[in-house]
Amino acid sequence: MRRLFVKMYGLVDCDNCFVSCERVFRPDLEGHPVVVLSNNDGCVISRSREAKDIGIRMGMPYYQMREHYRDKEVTAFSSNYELYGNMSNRIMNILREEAPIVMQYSIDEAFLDLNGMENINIKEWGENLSLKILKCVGMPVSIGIAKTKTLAKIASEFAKKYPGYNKCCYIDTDEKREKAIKVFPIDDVWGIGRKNSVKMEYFGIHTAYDFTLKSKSWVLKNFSITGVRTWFELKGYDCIPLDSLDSKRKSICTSRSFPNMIENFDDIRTHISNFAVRCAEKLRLQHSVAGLVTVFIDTNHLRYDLPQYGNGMSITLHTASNATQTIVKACFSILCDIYKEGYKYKRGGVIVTDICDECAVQTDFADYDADNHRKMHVLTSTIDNINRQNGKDMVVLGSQQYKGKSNDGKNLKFSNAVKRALKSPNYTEPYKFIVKSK
DNA sequence: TCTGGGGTCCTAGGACCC
DNA sequence: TCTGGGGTCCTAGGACCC
Repeated sequence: MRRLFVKMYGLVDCDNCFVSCERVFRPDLEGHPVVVLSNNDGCVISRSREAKDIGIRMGMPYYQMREHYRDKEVTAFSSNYELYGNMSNRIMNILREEAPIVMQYSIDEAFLDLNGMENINIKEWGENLSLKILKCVGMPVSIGIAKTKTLAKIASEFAKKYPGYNKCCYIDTDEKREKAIKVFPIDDVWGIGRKNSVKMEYFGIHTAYDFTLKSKSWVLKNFSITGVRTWFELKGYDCIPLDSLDSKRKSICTSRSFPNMIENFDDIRTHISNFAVRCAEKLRLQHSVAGLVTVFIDTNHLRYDLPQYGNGMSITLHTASNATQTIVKACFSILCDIYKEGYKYKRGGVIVTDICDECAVQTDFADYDADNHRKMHVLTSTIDNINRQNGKDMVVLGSQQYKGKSNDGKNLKFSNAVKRALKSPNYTEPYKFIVKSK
């Protein structure tokens, strides 16, 4: 009998990713409520099962959580992105060994295209994959496998929620699909956010199945083309191509809240300089250049008692670039235009857009100076190499230096410009030997 | 006192052109 | 000069994701 092959997608999702990363090196915290905080220890961005169970909400401000759960002994960590990035890379490497095509979707999720695996027992394969990741990296992952990415997402939620699935839920028949979407709340479906959930409620749609009962034209009218895509996917028709999730960034943004409010122009300039340097690095990493540079600054919108001001402006570069100096210079020029004295600034950022491949740069004849361009290229790649080999920020621009003092009177490095009071050690970093010459 | 950061896509509306 | 209509491009804002 000829078997009709149906393409399957897998979704591998780390369970409480950041908390699980921390617990790999702190097994004593297993079974206890643990949270990881955003930059500047602002709010909760990852929670262990136990933390969710006692009611700690995602995005809850840390100071409120501390106050509210004083008697619960919750362990909190500042975010340690070096550690999480490293753990994520290890997991992605295992996935690439095991699956034909891997598409990393975020730091803690990846889609797999399982084309060509139709002759093996997929459910068993998924269970073994989850076990391998747990054994090799220490990260618990839940795997969902189905005909579309939206259904694979739903399957992974089942794998996460019900131990009976043994960490892998496989929706391989239409009966299973229907059974799954009949109990799956519409607001938990990938692509249905808060606003659309309210609309769904209004229309009396409670489960993913309820939604699939509506007509295509009705969905188009009320939820636009993105709603129609989700509707198709829930019915089992694959319509979100995998490569649509894997392209070079079309915009790159580096922005932060400052640990304190800042009035001084020079201090803001230091932060903006650092953001600009990061943006240029991210551009070079994906071999792109940007044609448009935007800078924005804002006061603290939660401080109603203080005067508010926010502004952002853009500059088109004569020649699209990824050179640190070019982007920093453009940012300074914008900052001079948007900065106003007399306000306490809390947040700022740099965005680069109009991104294209670095080998396809459109040069502006009036401006283009080949020799200068070449020198700039040599300088930035030399700095990149030094920083890659000797550690991040080994060589920096003068304008990146944060001119502050720490409590013990030492000069602060600019990297201290984000508060991470509860950060764990960088466990996965190789130990550095420092050789001192006499 | 303390409230994250980094992306994508879609739509509506305005400007402009023919 | 007047008026109408259709197409395209750009931008801001909104919705979504992790």
